[in-house]
Amino acid sequence: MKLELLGKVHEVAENSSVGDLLKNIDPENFKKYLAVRLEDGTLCDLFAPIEKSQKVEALTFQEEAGRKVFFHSASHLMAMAVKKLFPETKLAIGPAIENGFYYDFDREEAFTAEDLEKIEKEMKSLVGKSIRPIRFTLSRHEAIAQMKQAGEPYKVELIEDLPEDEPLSFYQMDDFLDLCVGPHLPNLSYIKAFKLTQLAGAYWRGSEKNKMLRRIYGTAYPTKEELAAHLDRIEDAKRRDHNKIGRELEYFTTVDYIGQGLPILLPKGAKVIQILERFVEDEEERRGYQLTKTPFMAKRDMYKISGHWDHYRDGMFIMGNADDEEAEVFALRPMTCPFQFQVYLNRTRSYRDLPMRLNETSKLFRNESSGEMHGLIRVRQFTISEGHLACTPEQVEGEFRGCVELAQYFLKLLGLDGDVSYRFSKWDENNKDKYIGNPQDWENSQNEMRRILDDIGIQYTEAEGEAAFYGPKLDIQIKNVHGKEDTMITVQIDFQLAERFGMVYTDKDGEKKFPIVLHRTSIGCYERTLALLLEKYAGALPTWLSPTQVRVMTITERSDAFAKEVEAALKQAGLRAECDLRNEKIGFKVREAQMEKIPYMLVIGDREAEERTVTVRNRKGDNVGTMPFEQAVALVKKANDEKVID
RNA sequence: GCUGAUGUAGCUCAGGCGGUAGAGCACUUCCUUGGUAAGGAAGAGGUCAUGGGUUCGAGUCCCAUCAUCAGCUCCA
Repeated sequence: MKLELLGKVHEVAENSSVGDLLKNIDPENFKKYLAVRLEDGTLCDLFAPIEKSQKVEALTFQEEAGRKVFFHSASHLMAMAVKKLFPETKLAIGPAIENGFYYDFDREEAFTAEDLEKIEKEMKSLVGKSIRPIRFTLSRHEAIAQMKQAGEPYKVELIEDLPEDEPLSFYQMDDFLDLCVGPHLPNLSYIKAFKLTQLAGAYWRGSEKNKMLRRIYGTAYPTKEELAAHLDRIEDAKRRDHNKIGRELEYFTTVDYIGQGLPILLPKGAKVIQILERFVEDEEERRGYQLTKTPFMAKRDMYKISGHWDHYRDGMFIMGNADDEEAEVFALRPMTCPFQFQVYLNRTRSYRDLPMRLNETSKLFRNESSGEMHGLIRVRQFTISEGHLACTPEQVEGEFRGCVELAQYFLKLLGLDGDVSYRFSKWDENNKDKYIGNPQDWENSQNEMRRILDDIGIQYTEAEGEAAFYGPKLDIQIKNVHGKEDTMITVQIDFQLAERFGMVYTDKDGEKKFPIVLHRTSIGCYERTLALLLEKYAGALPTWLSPTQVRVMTITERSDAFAKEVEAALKQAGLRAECDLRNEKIGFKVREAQMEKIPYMLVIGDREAEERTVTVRNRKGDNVGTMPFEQAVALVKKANDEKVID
């Protein structure tokens, strides 16, 4: 039998393993190899016998697949420790995730921080035992019997849901047995460094209808240094958390008696959002959008037409008794669509009116469940650049493309274009109640959208069950510092609501037709976008977005008058400037401005005041130079006008 | 909504086993200093998240509520 490995073909005995081969050809690096990828892409243990000649790949911690094996074994190691310390615990599942692993357990009592320490200690002692995971397979029947005997109801449930004919693989690690497809490390002693990072609850099989299990998250590395570096990276990310720096730098705050998800935007946060809103409205006007201003609420009658009453009621704030059919009941708007449609409906429309592009800087209200709020990223009242485009079928592709281009234009300006991914969000065929319209319409609109996406040529992933209730979406996704992904921008194709609202146009042929409606945001929700910007720039927003762009500071009172003059010149140029005339040491003033992430500092002493110059420093602390003050004003003005990412 | 943690001055945190609140930084005033981070003096700041309960007495113990954080679920 021949195995091709590391670029060479080796003659080996029948059924020998890659591990055996590596021991011969690369003995000094042998311990680096964790598992094997076969020619057909399947993974197996390092010492699994290979059945036929083929090209194989030995996976190390450097490859994602190798890391996953490492994390997965670490997860089992943790489960072993838990079972040793708390034998009554029932096992659910324990997969590898992006930067570590978790295992879900069912146990009456919650684990405590002290328990985690105990578990880590037990894991250490297990690592010392040099346990070699042993794989074997059982028939479905035997497997169920085995797991029933072991008292593992979740495992039994898992097996019952697996295909009938598949033999089930198990791993024996010391006295610990687990149902598992593998592969696993050749030896648990490879797991030299690990840390249990957090405790959490998680629903069995991800459904809130099921029991909540106890989840323990952890991470593991081959060396202590790599683990320490990883933990440092996490700490670093947390320092960028908008929820921390946004409060520290006074962009926003919350008040317990106002309520969850209702942040107060402080002057700095409000300023950034104002800059963005004005900019977006102006840019959209240039691109043929018409601004609307529509009500924040409507009677229930409207939501019945739009479908919100039946499909989105839980997400709305309702005023009045919703159960009383006679009463006048209002609800705050969770979306702008039905309101903006009224603009279209204001008079008869012809194909000549299309495409009609409407935009609105819109306040929306959504009654999110209490545990879902997060800083400025997930709130109950937010402001979104929302727009609706009514167009003919021929215009859909061009208009859709225009929406995507506009979104990409804003992303690039914000410097976030490299941080997003695209998701094609489809409906869930098995959960039709969540949506309006018939399957054929959904099929058509999804195919149309996929065709356009492929035409535009953007890379995207597909996601079932993520569509809006009225149509499929292109979602532009972004991750926060904790690695949690959220939708930033969305463009949707809607073949349904026009008909519901009786929106028609007279076509060239004199026929009445329903327009296709695109729902879109261009920059997303301003609060969320601000949060992402704060995280992206660790609070040091690009000059054009900084609430304060320049601070003029003096060394002695003798230069105060000139400083005020410079400040006035900056303001005259349309820049956001302020003076720091306090009687403080200049080093202290500079440092304070740096901590506030102010982009430019203009320092003025006797010499500068006499020469009518300023010494310019940027927020990194670099001395940009001493120059006539007009030149300094022009310098900042340039950074502002060119919207440079600095 | 669920699981868990947390809540003391603007911020970061101390406050054994219940006896009416403390530090550093920040803030205010004055003095001093004056070119790259905090020199001196004085002062002001707290219904200890809120509401109940136990107790002669609660920041401390118990219960409930609210908020904040992480995760799950859900979503822009």
